[in-house]
Amino acid sequence: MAEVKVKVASGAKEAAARPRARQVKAASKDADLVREKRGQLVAAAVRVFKEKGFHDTSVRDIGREAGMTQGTIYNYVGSKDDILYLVCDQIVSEYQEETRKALDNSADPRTRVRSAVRAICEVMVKHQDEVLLTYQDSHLLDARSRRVIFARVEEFVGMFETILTEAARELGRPLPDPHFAANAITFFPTMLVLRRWSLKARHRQSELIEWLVEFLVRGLGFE
Amino acid sequence: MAEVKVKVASGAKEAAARPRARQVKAASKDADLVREKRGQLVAAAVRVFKEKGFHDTSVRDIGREAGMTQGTIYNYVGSKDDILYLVCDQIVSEYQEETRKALDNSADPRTRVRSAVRAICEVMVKHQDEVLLTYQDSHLLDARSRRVIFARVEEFVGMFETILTEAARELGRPLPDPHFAANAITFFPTMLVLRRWSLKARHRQSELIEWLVEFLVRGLGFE
Amino acid sequence: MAEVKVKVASGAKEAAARPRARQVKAASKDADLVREKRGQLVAAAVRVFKEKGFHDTSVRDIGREAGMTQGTIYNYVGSKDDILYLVCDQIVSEYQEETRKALDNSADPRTRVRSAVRAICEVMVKHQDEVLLTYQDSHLLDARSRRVIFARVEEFVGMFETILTEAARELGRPLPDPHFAANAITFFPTMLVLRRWSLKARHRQSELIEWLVEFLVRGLGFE
Amino acid sequence: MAEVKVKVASGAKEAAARPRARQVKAASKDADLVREKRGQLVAAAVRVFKEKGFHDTSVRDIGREAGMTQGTIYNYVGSKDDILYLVCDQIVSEYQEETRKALDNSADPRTRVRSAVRAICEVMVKHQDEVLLTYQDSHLLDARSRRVIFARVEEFVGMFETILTEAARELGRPLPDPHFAANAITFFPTMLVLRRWSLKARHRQSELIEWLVEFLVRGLGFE
DNA sequence: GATGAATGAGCTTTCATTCAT
DNA sequence: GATGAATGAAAGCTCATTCAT
Repeated sequence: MAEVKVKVASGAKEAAARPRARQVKAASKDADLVREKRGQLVAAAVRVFKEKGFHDTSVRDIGREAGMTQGTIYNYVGSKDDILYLVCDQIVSEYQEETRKALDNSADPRTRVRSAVRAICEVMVKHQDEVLLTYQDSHLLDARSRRVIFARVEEFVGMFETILTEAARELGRPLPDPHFAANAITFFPTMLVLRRWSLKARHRQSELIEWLVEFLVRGLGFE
Repeated sequence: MAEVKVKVASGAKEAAARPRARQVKAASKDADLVREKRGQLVAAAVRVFKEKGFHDTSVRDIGREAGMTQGTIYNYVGSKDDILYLVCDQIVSEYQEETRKALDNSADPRTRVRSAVRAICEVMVKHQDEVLLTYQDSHLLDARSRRVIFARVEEFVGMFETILTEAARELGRPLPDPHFAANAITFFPTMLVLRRWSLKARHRQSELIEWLVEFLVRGLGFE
Repeated sequence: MAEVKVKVASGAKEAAARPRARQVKAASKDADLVREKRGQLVAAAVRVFKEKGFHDTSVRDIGREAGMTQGTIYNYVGSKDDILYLVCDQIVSEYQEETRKALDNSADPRTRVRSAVRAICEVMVKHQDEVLLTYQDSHLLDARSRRVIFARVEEFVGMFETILTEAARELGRPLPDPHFAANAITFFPTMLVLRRWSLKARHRQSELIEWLVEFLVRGLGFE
Repeated sequence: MAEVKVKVASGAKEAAARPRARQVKAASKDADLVREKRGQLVAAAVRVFKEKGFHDTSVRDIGREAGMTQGTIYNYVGSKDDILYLVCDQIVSEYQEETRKALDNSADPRTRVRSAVRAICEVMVKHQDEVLLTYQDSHLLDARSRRVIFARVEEFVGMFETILTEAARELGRPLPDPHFAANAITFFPTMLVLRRWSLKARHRQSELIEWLVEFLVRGLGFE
């Protein structure tokens, strides 16, 4: 079987520097076609995984949703696990890309931080099902894939570490531990997803986000 | 086959008031025996689930770890899914029970809150594998079971809501949204588990907890 | 899955000395049952392999012939390859055992050799389908299994080497290469099987065997 | 789809007389092209079959080795089984052709027979992998193809029957069964291949062949 | 009540073959 | 004539569950 390894498209320039981006096998050599079909595949997989989870979804299910037979799927992907990897990769990429775009580098450091946190929250809410999916299924990735995905998130955290450090400097309120702080502000908003069964019943989304933003700003000591 | 429904043992008195506590089928009529065997079963299941996850663990695996054969297991439990339910139930119960015990109702409200948050963090760290397990596998529960487990957590959150409201009153700094605040302080510490791949590399556990405590206290505006 | 390795029963005492007799996985712990079921399995497999060959026989086919479902088969065997190994092992064992029993250690060395060759031929003819099967499918064994089977045949050849050497000594006609000679007399009779499409049309079995015996005796220079 | 049946090229004139030479379907109408492409195909297939066997070789594998895509292959051949037939056909043809050429029709009947046997052995050794391939995979042919191949071998045996009969007459030592004898001398040398795992370890090739030649000559009673 | 053999549905994956381009 | 994407049947294997002993 002729095989070709196609690097997974990734939205960031730093991708090149990332450890070893996992390769996914494709039987087809037409890179454009591979990209296209994988796109359909991943989109379909996200839909069914959201509903049934990775393990309770069969390759046939994915195929049905994507309008491909299983045989076809295996032209573009080496295994079911590859699909999960592509799904996680895409979700993380999209989430991060969108967050990046929503950042507001206006002058005031307080405003900058607030807007950054708000951006995270809003993208989180918008993609809540996908985020939930990664929290529920990413541990099913093989060790290598998981490391790649985590490395990607780590980069994302690093970006916020820079933002916070800069703001802290400008405000004259040095952060004792910027890495921890960056983890805090990128992680905390997942509460909107992982606790939505508790929060949804009692709060409106917009309020939640404002509350969260203020909570984090205070937590950082930037108020 | 004579069957009997045995209420799942739960550490709290309020259990009776919980919506509809899920029943788990047992073929055996001896309630004590059922309790004992389920205890062994759950303990064994936790161990193997932590290592391999629910889906990659077979009923045989659980049986081997518990010293029971498959047939025996089905005397005390109706299905593999039941075991997952019992496991989640026990983990949540133990976690909550232990946290409750660690609360310090000393006079000073600030100290009280700090100690409460620290208690959560410490139990979280102590049971990190079990907590991770619930975050990874609880979505595999059927809707009913999930609701029961969530209701249990909601109770727990409610307890902290009370603590926070009381402290806020004493401090004269009213919380705009105690339910949200209670979710915040009970959820945030999960970062120690769900981001441990990022945090472990760079921070010592004790520092992390102190940082977290102060972050939350500031976030609450109790500082 | 609880597993037990059961040594494949082998007819010869020397088995213990054989390199590393291949182990075959069994999920069942009851050694007697394993033996019994494997017996049925192998018998059924021989029948279908003879007809369709290893590759064109599915595990389901074997199961149907053996009166077991595939699930059951995998209680007694680790893989389809294991079945092939067991089949080859049994065929070789039976063939050799039967040949051994047919040996006539009478006084006259010429008669002894003749009877040995005749024994080989007769058992060969009796088990021609099975012998054919090993010649057609044994190359599908994994390297390890093949080595074990070959080692078994080598032993068999060795036995004849001894017989021939002894006879040669008694006759005062030393064999230049007893190992080669032993290979010759154990291999040549396979012609009855591997060329049966040519021989059957024109010759009667009994004549063939006599011809073969005399051919070999002359070839050895024992005439 | 226009189809044309192309007779398989065969090296011997007698081919026309052979029962019913199997036809192999070709989508292409250009007989020369078909011959050429099939040549490439067969050569490639022999190489991969030798290594992995028929069943473990996919049509893609053959195509890759032959520098053709799957689609192209099916322009020149009707099925994967056809390829096996062509492969067996070619191997047998080449083997026989080469042996024929090596025959030495010198005057002395003993020398003639010796040289004939030696020729068989030498070609056998030279083509051992191909010969092994036919012994391992020819049973995968459909009945018709197998019959055709066997008929071809029967012709070959017939040729040696003539040689032996003639020699026997000249020597004044009539052979009781020339057909059997011809089978014996054409089959016995396969020992060099089918027992090579036993012989290679202990003997040098040239010695083996000499031993074999003498063994057969004695067996025939021509010594 | 305990056992573990039996079941069979269901899984992922491969691959010979077809056919639109 | 060449391509290779698509197909879908069929394979080996696993495992939750049942039930006779």
